[in-house]
Amino acid sequence: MKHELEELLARAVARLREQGLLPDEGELPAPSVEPARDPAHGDYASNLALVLARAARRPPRELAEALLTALPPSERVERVEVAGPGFLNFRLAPAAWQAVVTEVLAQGPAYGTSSLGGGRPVQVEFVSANPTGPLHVGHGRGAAYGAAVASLLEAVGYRVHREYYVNDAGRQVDILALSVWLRYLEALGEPVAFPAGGYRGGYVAEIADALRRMEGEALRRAAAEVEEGLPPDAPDGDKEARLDALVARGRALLGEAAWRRVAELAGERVLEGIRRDLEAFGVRYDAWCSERRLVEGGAVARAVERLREAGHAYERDGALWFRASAFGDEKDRVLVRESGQPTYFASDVAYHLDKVERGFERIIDVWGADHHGYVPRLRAALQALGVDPQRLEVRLVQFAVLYRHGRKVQMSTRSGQYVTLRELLDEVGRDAARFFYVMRRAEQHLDFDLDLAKRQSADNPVYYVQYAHARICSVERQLREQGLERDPGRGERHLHLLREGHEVALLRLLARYPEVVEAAALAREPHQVAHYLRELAQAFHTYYNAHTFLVEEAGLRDARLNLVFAVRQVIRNGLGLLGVSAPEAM
RNA sequence: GCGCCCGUAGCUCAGCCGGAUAGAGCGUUGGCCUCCGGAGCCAAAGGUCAGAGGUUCGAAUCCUCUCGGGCGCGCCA
Repeated sequence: MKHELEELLARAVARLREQGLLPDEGELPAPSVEPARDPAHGDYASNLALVLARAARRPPRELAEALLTALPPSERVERVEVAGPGFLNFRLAPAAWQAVVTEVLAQGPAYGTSSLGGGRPVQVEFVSANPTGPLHVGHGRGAAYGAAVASLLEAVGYRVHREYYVNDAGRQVDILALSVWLRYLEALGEPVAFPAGGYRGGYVAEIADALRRMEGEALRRAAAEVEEGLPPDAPDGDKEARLDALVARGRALLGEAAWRRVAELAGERVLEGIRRDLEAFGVRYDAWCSERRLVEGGAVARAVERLREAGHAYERDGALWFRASAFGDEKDRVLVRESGQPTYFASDVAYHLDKVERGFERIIDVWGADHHGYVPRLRAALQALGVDPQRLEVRLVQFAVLYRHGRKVQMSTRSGQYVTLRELLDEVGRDAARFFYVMRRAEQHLDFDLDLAKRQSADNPVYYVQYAHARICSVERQLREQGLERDPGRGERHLHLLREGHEVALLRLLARYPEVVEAAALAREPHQVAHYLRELAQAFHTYYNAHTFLVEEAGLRDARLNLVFAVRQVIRNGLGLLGVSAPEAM
């Protein structure tokens, strides 16, 4: 609807240009039409005349009149008028609104989708948490947001590839392996003081049990032997140095092969848990990309080499640096450490280069907001490699703070004191979690009220929307119980009877849905869909309370049923985009 | 110290590529069930859009500064 009006305006502009009322050369702003906020302003309004006033060097109102005259007639538009400082207000013919019901029912699940993206490939990488422990509620937000953005892009016609980057190379994995091995030794009666920087979660001990079942006592070493001559742990010493020394000692005592077995077991177990949690959360991926594969396959070395060949890398203090400061970053960054080990940054450059080479025109990364300082260096690297840095789009997601009984739930990753995504799912359920996570703009801090998420009442927006859906299903059941026959064709022929204020409000909302999906997809803002659904549900509940659908008169009854079934379809489609179910009964 | 994000009703937030009287939910107060599910509906009260300048015909929206909150400034990931 919106686009049709914009098309009419574009033709009016073209005509005015022919008449010399508008400058013939140069780009003019594209006409834009918005749903009118105030019903007194009609159904849609355009500020085109105000926007063009300067270029045309004419008063906005005069220009608006000219546009009005030049506007081609349309049977869907009942009236257009100039108002206020120069707005064009459109009032649509009632039939234009009523037709949306038939459109929704005909398109079904496809209503709201479009081909805007033209099948262009887009990659969305999200969550990508280190496989060193279970996902927590912070990752949950990234998961819900990333999945919703991916669905939205798919809905508007992009070919979307969902990917999880697994940081399985690097020091963190060794620390996990170490933590598991120490728990294993402990269980065998060789207690080594657990390092301050080790992973303490219960899952570590579980993996240690598995290790014992697989390896028996083969990896047992005397505690004294493990600790002998190591630097002190925090608070007296440096906990990082202690960790590195423990890892080195473990490697030496077990041998590289055995150490790798421990590390792989631990990494796989944790990743398996992450996969299961995401699955339960309704989040699916097309690919899981392993950092270790990039390193071992030489992709990282190649990326580093390309930077060096392009003259953007140099050696200093025994390390290899990338000249990031030449590409807008605040300082240069290390690619290869003094030790010869590539940094995380180096593999990330390789990974993003790989994304580009795989042909993704647009690369969307969803990161925790604490990584924001990392964006400029990655962009810098892409630019240095001759890739347009605009192709990389980083979406930052702020943390979620849980509230229980009105109090903040304290969390700290370090001590392992955090609420896992799994626990959240067990407590509030998948639907409430998914919806709550995307209710707010991603870059806004989220206060997650656990009590509200569990509440089964109108205060809870998830239930409120789902209830509207279930209620419509209930109407359908009621229809059968009353022995009434529904005839959709008869409903379609009687859509002109839908003239009540509540009905018109619903029609307008239904017509707006595709615009909401499009706007939400382009802005990467699933919260727009959540807000829209609440609005739609409210309009439905209001209608439900004000009018009976199952009336005697068959024509009106079927028209109303067509309307509410269209509402049901849109609720289902919208909830689907957010990963929330649409129950038939509650 | 530098950089990024944020500050809108008692609370949680929309609105932010400038546009017509600043919206919603919760909470508060008062109403609505012989009627398709009351997990619902209706109504009222509630605002110096953090503050100060600037740009503009027009600023919650753009720019500058100040104040307040969060995050980041590793050869960690």
